[in-house]
Amino acid sequence: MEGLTKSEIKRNALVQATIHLVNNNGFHATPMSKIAKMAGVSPGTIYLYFENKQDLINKVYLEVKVAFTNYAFQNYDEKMSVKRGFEVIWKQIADFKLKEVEEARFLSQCDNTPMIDEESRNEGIKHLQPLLDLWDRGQKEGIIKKGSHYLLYAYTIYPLAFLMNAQCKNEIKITQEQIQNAYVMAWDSIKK
Amino acid sequence: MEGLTKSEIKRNALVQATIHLVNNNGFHATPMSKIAKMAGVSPGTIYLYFENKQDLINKVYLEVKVAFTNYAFQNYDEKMSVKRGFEVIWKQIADFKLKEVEEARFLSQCDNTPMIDEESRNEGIKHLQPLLDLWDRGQKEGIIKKGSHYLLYAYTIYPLAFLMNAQCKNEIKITQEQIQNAYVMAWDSIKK
Amino acid sequence: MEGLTKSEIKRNALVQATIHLVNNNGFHATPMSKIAKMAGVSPGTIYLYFENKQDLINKVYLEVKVAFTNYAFQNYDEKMSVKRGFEVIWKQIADFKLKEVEEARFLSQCDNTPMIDEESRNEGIKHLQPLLDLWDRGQKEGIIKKGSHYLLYAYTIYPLAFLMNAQCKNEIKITQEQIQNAYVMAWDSIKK
Amino acid sequence: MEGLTKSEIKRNALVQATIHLVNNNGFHATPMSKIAKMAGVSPGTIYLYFENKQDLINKVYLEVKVAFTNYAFQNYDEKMSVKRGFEVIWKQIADFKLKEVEEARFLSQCDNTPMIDEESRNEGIKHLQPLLDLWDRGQKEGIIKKGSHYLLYAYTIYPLAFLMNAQCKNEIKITQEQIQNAYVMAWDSIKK
DNA sequence: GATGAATGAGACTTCATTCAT
DNA sequence: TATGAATGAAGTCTCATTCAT
Repeated sequence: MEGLTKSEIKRNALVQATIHLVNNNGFHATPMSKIAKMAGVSPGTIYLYFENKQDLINKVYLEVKVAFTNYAFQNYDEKMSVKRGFEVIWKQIADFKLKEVEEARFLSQCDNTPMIDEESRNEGIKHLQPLLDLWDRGQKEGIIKKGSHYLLYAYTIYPLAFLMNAQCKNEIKITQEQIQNAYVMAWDSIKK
Repeated sequence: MEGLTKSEIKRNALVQATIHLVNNNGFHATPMSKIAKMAGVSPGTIYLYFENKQDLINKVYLEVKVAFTNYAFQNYDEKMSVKRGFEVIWKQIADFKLKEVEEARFLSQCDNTPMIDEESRNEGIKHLQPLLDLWDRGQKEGIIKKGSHYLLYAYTIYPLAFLMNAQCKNEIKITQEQIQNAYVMAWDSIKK
Repeated sequence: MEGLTKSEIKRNALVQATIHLVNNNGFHATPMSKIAKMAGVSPGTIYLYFENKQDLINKVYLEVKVAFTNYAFQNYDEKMSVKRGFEVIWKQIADFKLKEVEEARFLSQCDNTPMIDEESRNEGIKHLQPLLDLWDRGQKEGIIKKGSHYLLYAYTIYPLAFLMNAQCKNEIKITQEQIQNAYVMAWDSIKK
Repeated sequence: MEGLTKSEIKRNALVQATIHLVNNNGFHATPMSKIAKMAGVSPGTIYLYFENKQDLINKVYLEVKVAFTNYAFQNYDEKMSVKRGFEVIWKQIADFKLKEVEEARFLSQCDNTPMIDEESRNEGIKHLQPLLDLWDRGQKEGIIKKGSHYLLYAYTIYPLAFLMNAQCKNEIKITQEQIQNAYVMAWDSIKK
């Protein structure tokens, strides 16, 4: 984190403030003035870094998405077996969602509401490609059930969003044991 | 549906307008004036039926939730076997989500954003009780995996929201065959 | 003026306030809030009567333009001789500019700056047609010099704007005698 | 033009940028930042040469006014006859307005809106003195009609602004023949 | 009950000006 | 001299809510 210019520090503060406030209040209930205040800058300063509110949200979304997929695929290798590869990716995604809660909740909200531009959303989807490729391979090998990527995603990755949200609301506490249970459920749902 | 008083007709129109507009624009991007216009009443009239915007949303949420659970449990009987009971409930939920798209999307948006009061949300959760009871029974009988209700919900019901949203965005078309596939995946994920 | 509804009274107040403030400060230095205050309404009320600031200016422009041309041509008859007709119109225009100073200054400012939409400006120009027709007749009869309508306008009507502005700044006081002098100059400049 | 210091070059660039932008957008719709960008300097730099925006406009106005009058009176000699002197000055003014369109439009806008300080405007008026003196002489000699300088100006010089503006908007194309026609009209309007 | 004109707080955004470098 | 990031007051406009009719 060292070596950041003042500009980078300010921009980071704006990004973090946006994530935090949108998580707690939603997009439209988060005024630019509050974002500025939380970031410790003047309202006008936001417009030095972002064109407008929509641009701010889009850019934050894409940056968080990149961080997310970088984390998700960090120790994954295409030469791994399908089962092993899936486990690695799934657990890293779970890890991200439980450790980087703010970022993960932000992505979840973006993906479940009409607050992101069509264009930015499409850009964000591309990043999952390695997982989709893995599933294709698994289906070819007869290890994974037939079905669209959407179906596989809905039953393996998407449930994590629900668990994460529940934990945020202090409705549950997710332990390592539960993670393991969830992983088994994810795998059971798609394995042949 | 006959025999509704004028008041009931107006209130219904307001509820439907709210659902439709919030679905397409989100809570904060839906002005009361637009709701009134779509319902064919004056803005002031809304306040005869609801205290304010938040109250309107909360009430609509609860009413849709009730309609949803009524539909979900309509042909369910506690004397059914766990597997059969689960299938009946799951398929009725899937049916609701694909047939009553507007209502289902509305619930999904409410459950994934901070637009509903804590209190109303808690109220809405209670309605699922028969399904939770069924799961308890299944776990006691050793048919269903151990794990919290949240976990079971995340892997059986929650994925439907994702599929429904994808269909709304015209990303996929959900056929009866895919419903059956999804059901199998849901059951596989929680069965022991 | 009797029989105006409350709405009409309010709208009139807004129009008058706009004219007065734009005259003294210019378009961009006249905030909507000041217009509202001078009209005795809340800022939001303006938007019940006009779409936005540009629409407000355009509409005021067109309305004043209509009042102006109505005044200009009120006692004019196409059967009058060219000389007589010109005198009638010219003097009525001069009369308007000296009596309805606020309106006249407003038109002058609109016609000399880029504050009015192309479209509204074109709409406003049409209203002078009877004068242009008169000039055409005069040229056919060999009474008026050859030359475009622009040239004739520049030397007969446009000078009045200068005199009016000078009077507004208290640089001169325009007497009936001076009006007569000005009329002679106008006629001399275009007569053959 | 050679031998300008860097400072003078920058200041000139600022003046030219101001003229161009104010012509096309008006005073209040021309941000200092745009002026700086067009002049190739930093916004802060403007404040090394001018006190503030109002001062910038005032100074530009006065400088353009001086250039204008220098041009207007360049070949004029007080010993010329009234008719000849008027022709020389008028045609030089017309020449300036058609050749130095940017400068001329800028003066026109300044003279027709409340964007220039009272004081600067008064300063600018003084420069026409030789023309006013010529008119006084013409009236004494009985060649020119009685009437205030304002009246004479309104009917000889002011019309040129209208023709120039119309040409800028591509409504007319001013030929040498039309200039001659306009000159005749100007002279006819004031000659006895 | 019903209306809808009116309100005014507050949202997003711009821009003249400053000041540390 | 020169920069340009930063400021924050002020502008346009929206919209939840009220109240006289």
